[in-house]
Amino acid sequence: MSTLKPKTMKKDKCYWLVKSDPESYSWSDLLKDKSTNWDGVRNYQARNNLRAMKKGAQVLFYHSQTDKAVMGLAKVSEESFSDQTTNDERWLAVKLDVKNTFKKPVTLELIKSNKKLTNIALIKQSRLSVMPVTKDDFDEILRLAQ
DNA sequence: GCCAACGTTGGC
DNA sequence: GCCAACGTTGGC
Repeated sequence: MSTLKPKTMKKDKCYWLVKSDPESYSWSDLLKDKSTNWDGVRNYQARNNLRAMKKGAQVLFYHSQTDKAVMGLAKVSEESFSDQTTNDERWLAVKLDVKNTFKKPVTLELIKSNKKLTNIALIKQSRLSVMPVTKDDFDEILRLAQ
């Protein structure tokens, strides 16, 4: 009996979105730092998503609160490791490298009004801070950013 | 600043 | 294991 699980999971684990309140860590901070540990996540679902992020995966960087817009693109440069900001073994972090700033930030308003993006987790699960994005949704957001 | 939508905690 | 109370996030 062979397993039905495909050997490569390319399509699944390649695209993500992370949220940040720009008051605590902003896109311009990442531009300045070039690279940062994405840590401090204290939610199991978000943690599980961090664990699934593979090196090289593309990550949309979203500003919550004041801006409410996807600001740019980052990339996973180190797969999950234990979160250094706590002694609690449960929590994980990944390393993100800055990739490029969007020509136009893609606002939540625009995403909400886009018929192709009605199922995006950003809208469906508004409180989740690390979430997977489908290839189609990812491509659409990049298109809107042009 | 308010509040809806969650997620967590703790008493039972 | 249920659920009320509480805390947090994030959109408005």
